[in-house]
Amino acid sequence: MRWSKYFIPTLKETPIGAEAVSHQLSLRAGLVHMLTSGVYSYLPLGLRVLRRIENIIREEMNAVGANELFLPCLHPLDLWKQTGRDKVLADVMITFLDKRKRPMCLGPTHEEVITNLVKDYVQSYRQLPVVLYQIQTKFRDELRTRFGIVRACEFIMKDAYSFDRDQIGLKKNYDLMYGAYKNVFQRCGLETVILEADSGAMGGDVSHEFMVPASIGEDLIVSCSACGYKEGAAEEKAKEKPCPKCKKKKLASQVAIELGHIFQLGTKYSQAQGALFIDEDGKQKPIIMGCYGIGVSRVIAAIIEKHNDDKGIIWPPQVAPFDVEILPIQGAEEDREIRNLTDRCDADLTAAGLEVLVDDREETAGRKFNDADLIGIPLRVTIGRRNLAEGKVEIKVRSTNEIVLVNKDQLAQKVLEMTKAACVTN
RNA sequence: CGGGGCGUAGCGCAGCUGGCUAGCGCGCAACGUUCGGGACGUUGAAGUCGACGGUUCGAAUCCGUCCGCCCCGACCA
Repeated sequence: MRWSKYFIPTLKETPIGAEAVSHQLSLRAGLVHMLTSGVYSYLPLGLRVLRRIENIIREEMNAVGANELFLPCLHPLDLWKQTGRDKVLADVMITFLDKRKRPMCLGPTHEEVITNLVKDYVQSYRQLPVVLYQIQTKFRDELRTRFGIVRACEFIMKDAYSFDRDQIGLKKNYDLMYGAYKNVFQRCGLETVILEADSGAMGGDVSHEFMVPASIGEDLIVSCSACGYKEGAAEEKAKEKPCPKCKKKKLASQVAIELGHIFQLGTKYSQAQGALFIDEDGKQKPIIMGCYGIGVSRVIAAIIEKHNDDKGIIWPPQVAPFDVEILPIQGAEEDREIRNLTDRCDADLTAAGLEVLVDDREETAGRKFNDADLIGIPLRVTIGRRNLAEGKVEIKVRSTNEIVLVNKDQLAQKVLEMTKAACVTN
């Protein structure tokens, strides 16, 4: 991909109003654009990151037997009345009357819709278990948005739902999801703290939150340095208390971003909506459900929050919008060698399956270097006269600042090696 | 929804105790010189000063109302 033909509107200065690092960098690196508070467009670079994260999620979901589908955003409010959640979620639901005067809403979540769907198709225990998921836009009319895409009114979520005939089946699927979630966040370059949590408006008994401690966040984790005890605190005061487990030390607190939440729902929705099946014993029973969410757009913010320096973003290789950026430096003279080498390297790496960005803009070297640091592609190949005079090309690792000089004939091969090594390490 | 901050060109800002043609930096366009860490010169384009109302001979500037954005809190799968 040629930068000159791609839409990467980087900003030199930090836009007013952006205080969180991830918010600043997502705007400056040309990942997202704000339409209004809590409503963001994803620009080409941001969309690439989003797609890579989505694909990691898809791989992990598919690996535990979940099937992808796609549910509507537009819901009749009557459906929500069946569970009473039209009232429970009234504060965040965007509701309106359509042209036929029917009360409608934009889906803030999809338990009702998926239960309605499964109810129509599943009648027998022989059809269970079923695990379905989607990656889709959710709408929540947040009174207070926060930190750019961390808390938005329109955001992208992966939501999965499991349907089982009994508690044992639910537990099994829940554990599978738990493991899949660990993999997803690990592959995204994030270290998560997993906590048992309240089920809140979702209902159900058991639930776990996947949190990433960061310098911003809406949740508070308190932990004990003596015994490792951790919990999510509902209030600031919790940290002043001694550890409830070992009683030795006071708890230390840390804000965190909640990226995932999984729930054992039980029969709350199936009961209310009549999603029943005939079990082996001939009796009619409500399907046992679980639900599993990941704030996909929020994952982007968390990754930036954890992977940056004063110059910009440092993408973990697995989620980077491109694998390598080639940066040819324009010489005063028309330099055919630089151009040819750039084209060849681009072609070879693309053929080998890498996503390659070539900064072919007619800009000074300094500007290209700064933009490269800002958008944070893992590897940067600089092709310029200085090193080329000795037949060498420079490869720089964004995360470590390590610089490798290679023979120009071994360039593509070396980049491939380094890319592979980086992905294995992470 | 309570508290605080902000709103002037695409971006970042100055001007604001009322006064002349609204300015600076970046960016943008053209030409020339540059070219390994945000180069330089010359010329140029770009503004409902967030909106509406009021005070006044005169409002970006003072007063009122509203709108928008950000932060803290409350709230929140």
